[in-house]
Amino acid sequence: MDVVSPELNSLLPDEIMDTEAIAMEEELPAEHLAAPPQSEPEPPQVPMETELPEIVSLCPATTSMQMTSTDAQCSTSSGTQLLLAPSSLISGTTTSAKTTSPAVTQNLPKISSVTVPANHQLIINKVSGASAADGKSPGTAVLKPEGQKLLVAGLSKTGQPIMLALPHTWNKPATTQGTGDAKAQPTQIKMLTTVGKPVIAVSSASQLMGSSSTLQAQQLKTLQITKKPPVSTAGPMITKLIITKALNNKGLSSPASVAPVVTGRVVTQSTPVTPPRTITIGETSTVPQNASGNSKVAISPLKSPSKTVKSVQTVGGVGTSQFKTIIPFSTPPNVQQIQVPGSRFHYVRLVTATTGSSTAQSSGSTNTNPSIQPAKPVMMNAAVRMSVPIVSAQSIKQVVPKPLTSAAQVVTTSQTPQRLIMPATHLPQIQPNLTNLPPGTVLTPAHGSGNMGYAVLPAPYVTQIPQSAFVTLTSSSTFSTATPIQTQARLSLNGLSTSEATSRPRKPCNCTRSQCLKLYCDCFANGEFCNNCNCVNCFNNLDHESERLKAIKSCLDRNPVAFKPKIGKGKEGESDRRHSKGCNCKKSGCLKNYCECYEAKIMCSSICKCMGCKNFEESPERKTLMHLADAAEVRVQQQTAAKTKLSSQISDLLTRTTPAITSGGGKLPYTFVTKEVAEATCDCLLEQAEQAELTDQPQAVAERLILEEFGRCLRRIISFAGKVKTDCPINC
DNA sequence: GAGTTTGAAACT
DNA sequence: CAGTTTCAAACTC
Repeated sequence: MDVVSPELNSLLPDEIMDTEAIAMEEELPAEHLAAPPQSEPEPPQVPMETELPEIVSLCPATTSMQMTSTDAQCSTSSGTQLLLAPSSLISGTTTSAKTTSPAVTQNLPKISSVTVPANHQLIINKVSGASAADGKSPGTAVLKPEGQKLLVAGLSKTGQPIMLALPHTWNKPATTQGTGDAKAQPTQIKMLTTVGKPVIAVSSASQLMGSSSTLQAQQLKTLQITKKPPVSTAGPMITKLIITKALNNKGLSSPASVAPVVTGRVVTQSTPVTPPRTITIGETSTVPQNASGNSKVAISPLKSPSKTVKSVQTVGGVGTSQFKTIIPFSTPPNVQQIQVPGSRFHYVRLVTATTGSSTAQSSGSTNTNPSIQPAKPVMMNAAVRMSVPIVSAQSIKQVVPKPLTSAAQVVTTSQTPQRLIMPATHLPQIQPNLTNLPPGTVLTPAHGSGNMGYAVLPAPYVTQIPQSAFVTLTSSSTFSTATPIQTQARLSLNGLSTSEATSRPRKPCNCTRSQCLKLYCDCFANGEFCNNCNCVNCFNNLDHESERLKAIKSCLDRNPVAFKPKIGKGKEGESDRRHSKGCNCKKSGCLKNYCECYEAKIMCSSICKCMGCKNFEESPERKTLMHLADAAEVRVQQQTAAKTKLSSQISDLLTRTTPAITSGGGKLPYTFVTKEVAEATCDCLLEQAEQAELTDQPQAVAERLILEEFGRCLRRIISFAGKVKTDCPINC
């Protein structure tokens, strides 16, 4: 029986706790709850898993990131494939491996793949090593102390639980492993388990931080939860879940600065009926040591029956997840766009496909296959994990630069979209705040910008670049909420919807003193370059990329969420949008556009510090304004529709009547004034009249407006007539 | 279009 | 954190 110590319980995210609670209720005797707490960094001793028949070790540490694709894949008979990336950097303590089974030995055979047949038996194929020495039966593997980072729970054919255990040294503050300077070994594990059909998504990210990095090693702990599912014909159904959780020693409150770490949301299901699910495990771990990069992990949302899956969430260091979309471009070949769900930010990174010297150094890990040089790897952010959610595999295949597909970076399953681990490179200066970069950010090598390394470009500039694939980064906040549909929608729109990109011209700014590098500047605040603005001494452009980057960093230093939308969802369960900070109005009554709440067409909330606020639900002033605004909007729409109708009818008329109506070599303008045109014209005139009336215009003014509108209509008709004469000299 | 008002951002 | 200054947009005339 497994035990989860109270201390570990306290460290688990709520999702896990929920599951755990279930397990406790059903499985765990009270005495197990009294497991002796362990102090950090040593993880608590998890009681021996006496029922553990199989312990599987995946991805020996020595495999390193350059493991071959064979090494990196685990597959199921149903087509599910697991990409198991090696972890050469992870060190730490995992009690499960150490204490739960004698199978954990110091000499683990090299395992090349894990096969999970439909009956969920987990078979470990050993490709090397002295399997006989471990005394384990075929399909059983022992753990290798270093580098193992994956814990998987499942059931063997006999119904016995299968475990993939972490090495006991896993995630100990990285100071002892071969890499030497590894400081953080973020690992992410997703586990989705149903009785009899374990579904597991695991990803891990090991990172080699540069010497300047201060990221703290992530503490990982392992939990084993045993849950007995309802009795089935398959025999005792016991699913053991090993939950690994990272204890972020530092910076939990700072999502952007925290290396991604583990979490897992364990899902249990009472009925063993789910169809085969896909499992994707990916990792990139090779970051040149000199590059101070972090590894990246690709995680894709599990594709599973929606009704049965509570959720599988990967949580960043702060307990939140966030999707980002990285869009690699075919030309230039290494452009990636990142999008954060829920925001209009579009992070785009130009990545140099460094397969050369910079990546040759593999962080001190035992890189045994120098011939394989994945496009490397870009370290986005410790808190960023990438995946390719919903884009079809085909599309990805078409666009992903070849280097990306090498060296165990792409995981494909028969039922789920491909997961892609994108190359990453470090972002030395702004990396900690990558997730908060301004919208439309393009990171591109910054010439002469010293160690800044990248320029930040607005997305609109990048949209011109042919792009082909999408990769979603999981960062730190809304993993579970970034639904595939949402993601797909974004992706289909290239991170920036076409209509949005083309029909949302930003109002030109008029900055004079801020150089457009302050948040005063709307362009800058929205992560866009100034374009056709009226600003003076503007630095918000490519010519001043280094300054711009510094300014961004400065803003982020002051406010880590400076570039995040101010208007977001309210508390959980609240559907209304609300200002993240609240306004501070004093004189406007929050009924002027000075008020950010009013401007965003939302009501002030309790977090606002405004005085004399009239921007609340029952406010008569607000209702009046809203009514007028709505009326105005309707008028505008009607007017626009009328004009469109007029134009289209004129065009249609020309098309239909041009050959027939001629007069001395050309049509007379009045011949275009058909019934339809007359009606459309009247619509325009009526709209004008209504508008004048609603704005309390004097009659004279109203008449003038109507006449002017009439004049415009006539001019339009005449214009079309003239055009027909010019364009159709033969027919007319 | 110039001048004023306003409140967020920036600064102290 | 509070008070002040700076800034650019919103607004008024």
